[in-house]
Amino acid sequence: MFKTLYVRDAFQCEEGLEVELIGWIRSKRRHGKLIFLDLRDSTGIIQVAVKHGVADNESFMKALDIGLESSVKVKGRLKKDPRAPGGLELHCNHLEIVGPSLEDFPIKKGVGLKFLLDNRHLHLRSPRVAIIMKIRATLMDIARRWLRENGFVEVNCPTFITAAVEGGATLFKVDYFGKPAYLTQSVQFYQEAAIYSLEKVYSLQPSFRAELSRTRRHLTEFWHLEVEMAYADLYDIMKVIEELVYAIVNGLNKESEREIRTLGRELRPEMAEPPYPRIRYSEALQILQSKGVNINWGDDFGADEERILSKEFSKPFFVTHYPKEAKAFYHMPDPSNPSVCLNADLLAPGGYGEIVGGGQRIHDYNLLTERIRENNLNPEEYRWYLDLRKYGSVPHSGFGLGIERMLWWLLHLPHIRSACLFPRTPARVYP
RNA sequence: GCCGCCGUAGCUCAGUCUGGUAGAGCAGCGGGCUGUUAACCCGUUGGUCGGUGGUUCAAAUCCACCCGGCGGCGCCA
Repeated sequence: MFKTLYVRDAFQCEEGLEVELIGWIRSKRRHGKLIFLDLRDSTGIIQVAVKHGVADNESFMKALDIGLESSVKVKGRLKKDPRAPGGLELHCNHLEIVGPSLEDFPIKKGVGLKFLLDNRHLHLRSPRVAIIMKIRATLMDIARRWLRENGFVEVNCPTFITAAVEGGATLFKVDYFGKPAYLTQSVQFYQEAAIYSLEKVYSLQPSFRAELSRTRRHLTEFWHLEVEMAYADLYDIMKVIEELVYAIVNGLNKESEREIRTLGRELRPEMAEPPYPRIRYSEALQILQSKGVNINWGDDFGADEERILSKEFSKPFFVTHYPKEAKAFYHMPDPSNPSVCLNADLLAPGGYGEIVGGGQRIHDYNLLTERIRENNLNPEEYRWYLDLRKYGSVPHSGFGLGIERMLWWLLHLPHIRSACLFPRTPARVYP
């Protein structure tokens, strides 16, 4: 049963070679005494021609009746034929059913979006989903490699937490042996603890947001790449962000070129080559006002504003120095202008919006306490977080990058859902 | 949470404005076909029109409420 030959390998074989392939029947076309089967496996699709007289009679009868998505083992000779997709087909002389389809496969031509999502467990057999998942795996692998090569240590942080990372964001509440607990929406605070041991850390794990955000760029559960770095200021961390993003784009272009091309996309690494344009919030405001947008100092940028701004750039770009009221309490105020903070959001060009959010954190105990109070939060609930500033506190910075957002942008996916095997949105927690 | 759209056969939809006993394509099932490309040809089964209530001689159609979904906003990655 051990599988040694994959569909992709078959296309490299010499014509006339007798081979055995195992896979699933993606489609079937019957022409009386000739049956075409499209055999799919994890590497590709090959057409199998089952001809009466070439295949043994029992195999032919099985092929006649076989249901779509049945698993089969087929033996036969490889034959070049310009009429076959890919120019090669298998002339079957024997067919065995490994696992039949007990009912009609529900996913047929013409099914709609809702039906596909309700049947995601079956839909993910489609080659397009498989390709996106391969690219996703490669993206994560490239990011891990780059971080490791640059001295970052991967840490794994808890999913159950007791308090919010940011005051306003919505947390999923869970019952923790009768006590309230929440699902993490960011591991930032835990990483801030870890830098006092490991200095440069990162994690790659899910974050949860209980926001009723019905847009094509939101999930309730998403994979979050977060980085935290001791002795790093805003400019140090922006350098890390742009080099990491470039490493991902450049790496995917090399390692996933075939998959990306199959999706009809092309990555041009020079479009993500550092340095990225850096504009301050105040400059962004001027750009928007010059375009006739009615926006005043202190207002946060909405989706419309981000879209307008992103049209001004062909590369990802940073927006920095937001008014402190627009950002969470832990952001470091700019010493030369304390009304703004040392934060950096990375926005993708083309209206794809925020991919990375981060900046420098407050490392002074008294200042952090003050900012917590100013945000009407209770310092007692942030006791361990404040504790970090009591013992050898150092300047530090970090950021979070959304894996699915990155894929959405780079692959121009219609919806961020397409970047997940089983997407979780406000309306969907099944299958 | 706010705004808009949608819900009719297994699937994709028409029919709703202008009320009058439910339609198409695909899938399925039966038959045919040795070069298809999610094949094609002939025949055929299949419906609690999202739910509840109301108006009416009569409701898929008009009204109210509810449920579910999609998209956008806010929020964010």
